[in-house]
Amino acid sequence: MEYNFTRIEKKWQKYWEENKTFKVTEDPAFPKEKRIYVLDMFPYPSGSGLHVGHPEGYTATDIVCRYKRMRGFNVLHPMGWDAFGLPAEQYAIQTGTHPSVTTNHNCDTFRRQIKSLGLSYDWDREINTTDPGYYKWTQWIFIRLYNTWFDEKLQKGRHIDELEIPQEIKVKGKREVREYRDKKRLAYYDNAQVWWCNQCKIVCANEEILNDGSHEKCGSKEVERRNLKQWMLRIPLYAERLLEGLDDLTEWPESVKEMQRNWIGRSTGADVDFEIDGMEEVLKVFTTRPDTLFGATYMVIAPEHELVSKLVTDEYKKAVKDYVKAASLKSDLDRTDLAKEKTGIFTGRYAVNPVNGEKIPVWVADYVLTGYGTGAIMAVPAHDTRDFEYAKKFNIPIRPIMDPEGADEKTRRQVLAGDACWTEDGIYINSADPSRGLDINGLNKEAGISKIIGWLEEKGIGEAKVNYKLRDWLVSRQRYWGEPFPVIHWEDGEISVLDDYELPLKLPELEKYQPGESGESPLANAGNWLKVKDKNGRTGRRETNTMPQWAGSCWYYLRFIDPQNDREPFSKEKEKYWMPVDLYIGGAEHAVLHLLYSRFWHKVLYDLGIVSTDEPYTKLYNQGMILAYAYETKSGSKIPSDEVEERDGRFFSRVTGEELNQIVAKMSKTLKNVVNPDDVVRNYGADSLRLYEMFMGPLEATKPWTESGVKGVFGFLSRVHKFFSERKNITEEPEDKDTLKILHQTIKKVQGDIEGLRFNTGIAKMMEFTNHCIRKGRVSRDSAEKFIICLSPFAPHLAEELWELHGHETTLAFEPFPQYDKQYLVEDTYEYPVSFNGKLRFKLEFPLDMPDSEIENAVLGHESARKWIEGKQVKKVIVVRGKIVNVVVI
RNA sequence: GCCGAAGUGGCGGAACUGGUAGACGCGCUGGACUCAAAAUCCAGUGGUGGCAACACUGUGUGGGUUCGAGUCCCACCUUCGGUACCA
Repeated sequence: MEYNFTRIEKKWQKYWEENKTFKVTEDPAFPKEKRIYVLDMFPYPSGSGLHVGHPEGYTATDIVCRYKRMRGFNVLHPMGWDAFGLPAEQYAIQTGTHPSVTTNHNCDTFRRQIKSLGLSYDWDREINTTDPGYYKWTQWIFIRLYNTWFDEKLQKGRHIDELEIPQEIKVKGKREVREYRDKKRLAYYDNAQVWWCNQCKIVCANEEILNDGSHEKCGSKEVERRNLKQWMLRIPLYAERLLEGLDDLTEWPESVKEMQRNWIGRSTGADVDFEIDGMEEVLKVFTTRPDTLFGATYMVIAPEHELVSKLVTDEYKKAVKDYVKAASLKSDLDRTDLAKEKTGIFTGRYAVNPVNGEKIPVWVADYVLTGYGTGAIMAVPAHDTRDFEYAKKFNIPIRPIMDPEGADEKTRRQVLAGDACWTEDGIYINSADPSRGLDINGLNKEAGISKIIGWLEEKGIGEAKVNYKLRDWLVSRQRYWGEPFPVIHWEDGEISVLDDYELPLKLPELEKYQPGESGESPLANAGNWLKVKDKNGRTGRRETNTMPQWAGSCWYYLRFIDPQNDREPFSKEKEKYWMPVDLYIGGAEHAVLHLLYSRFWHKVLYDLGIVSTDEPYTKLYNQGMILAYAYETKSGSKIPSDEVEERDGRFFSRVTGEELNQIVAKMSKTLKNVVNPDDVVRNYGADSLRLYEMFMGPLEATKPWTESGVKGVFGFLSRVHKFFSERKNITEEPEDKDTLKILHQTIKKVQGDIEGLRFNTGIAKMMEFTNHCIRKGRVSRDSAEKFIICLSPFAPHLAEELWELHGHETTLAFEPFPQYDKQYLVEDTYEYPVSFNGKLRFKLEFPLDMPDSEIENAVLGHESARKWIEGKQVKKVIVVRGKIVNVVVI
């Protein structure tokens, strides 16, 4: 019988859909440990349709889900669309088509394509972030963020009504109370230095600006800094919780956790106040090395620091002003490009070193950043590489205050002479001022730091401080196609959020989607939508910014739990039933941002009692990227694949005849190496596509697509179909011992590999089993059916078809997964590899229960051994039961 | 520079806590079927030497630990991903 995969796949997809095979309910009959929530990172439905990279993760989770169902689990496995985003809006600007039209069209394409892969989603739970029924709750969560403050003592978010207002604020009046609260809210509206992309006419988050100074989304380098009123979230308040939480995420990849730790960037040190000589001002710095205060020989403040203009003396005014101006025009790219050569300028002013009263010059330099710490540093060139470089360049004194420990003599001499920088531990020298009661000479770093901090705190000029790299999160965008903020700006300057009953605040229909030149969102053109009036006649204007794409994806896993609920984002009972997500699979590119933002929102919701778990995702796994072969000339220029010709395993340009190198690259339109899943499904079937993606290599690895690889697994499935569908191959007689052995090995392997997400080796084992059966030409009905069940999570259509051919009338989706039986796996004998001095020479078969000493005698007495022992002395014989025999001869 | 991941046949990749390196698949070679091709099936396939049995060699490089190292330790090289003066 022909393997008509198209007919088979259509038939079973229809069956699953009509019977709602994979619809799931919160059935109380399943105890908590028999429920599993398996989630894919939902896609952005782009206009170009599904990419072969998408089905990789989707197939992996699908296999786990199908397997778990057969293990008696209640499985939540949903899919949806992260559908807000720029492309639909840009298309609207060009053509006037409403973004929702484009979006729906793209979703339809994605849905059709995903359905053609036979993934066992519960489609009744499909969600779409652009659906007002969905974004109503995104707005609802924003209101919660706005109404939450972070209690540092309890390390917990609490409702703003629970914020105690200090008496001295209360007496000042309503306005001051409001301001006090606004300063505490997790969401706030304020001026922010933001990146502005001139091409997109949009504010971008810091992280959307790439290293080369271009905007991630559009590639344009026309980005600049602007000061604009924006919505921000105080995520740094949760830094400690987000950091500590990582330790409990034992089923997350260490690499992802490490990246998040670095991103959060916790560092401990102290804030220290420096008085400015001849002024009332105090310059506060953050340092991780307060112990090196005696080595501070100058200070640096960032060009954007508010004290710059106050500090600078008349003599230096012009030069400093010019420098600050120049720095402001530099993009971060320029600043880092010039990293090798630091720039800066003296302000004419001196600060007083609190540990010894010494006057040290204050400089302005752009290697100090405004956004980190206090935007000012004390510079200790002898013990900080950046300061060292700078001091060298500007001839600032370098004063060593630490005798290097563990350094070689040469380095030590250089350090002590101020010719080298030492950042490691050592013993303090020159670090005492008896008149101030401070002496750390002779101590090492750890002791020095704590002693100095103690001294600073006692004197009231400094305190221990923890700093994070993590910054406030900018959450507004000047776009139409995003969630509108449920916010009103009143004429008197008050800001208020909508009441829950007013949600969703729907996007208004617009005539044009062009952003305003001034940087205003297209919503500024929304006419009546903008205008509001309260019951006292006060007028207000709606917020015209919208939320970024992160917003919808920050909490979608919660909506899947109860997607049609219109009274609440999800029911508490259902949330308790399913959460947390047991397995979350997606691309590594979301290692930091999406996962960090999402964890942040989740923790806030947890603090407010809205969700029952502290963390959203128990196990995280990153799938690797699927790449494709591409070709380049010897000089490195890329050649589109359709201009390449293969001859004898070498590659040539059809145009120039030049020999080309085969490389592995991302699929791209310009390289013409994009593989379309639709084509693969049409030519080989969804089961082949699924199986190939899993067989290519480890799930987390980056690997190149090859057509011949698909053909390989297609051949396997064809052989499976042919062999197991032919009645003459299936016997009713008892199974042979050797077949039972490989069958049970296969069951064991497949089971273990699904649980460990190592699909490639499980598939290899199933191939071995099939090859074995074909070679034998017969297999028992029982073995065949067990094998079909093993195969079914991977190639569900074919498995269902074979299951039916074997006389079953219902889906195999809930058939119990076979148990492997140890008795078929244990061996009586083992073929021992016998090696001499570690080199394998021959093999001998012995019973597994044969004692070591007998094996030893048998080996040494064997005629094959004679050759290797002759003329030598047997020093030792190592027998590892069931593994190896090694004879040591000299 | 720093952080992370990884280097195994012609290619994708196997190898459990140190115990037969190269499972499985692709490709290639030979054979069967065919007028022929495709498809399919059978056999072989790390390299070198040999008619062969077999021997030598072989997991990025150089050392080390061990009876035994792809696996552990030290140093280095290369590739990929992330990040950018974080005080």
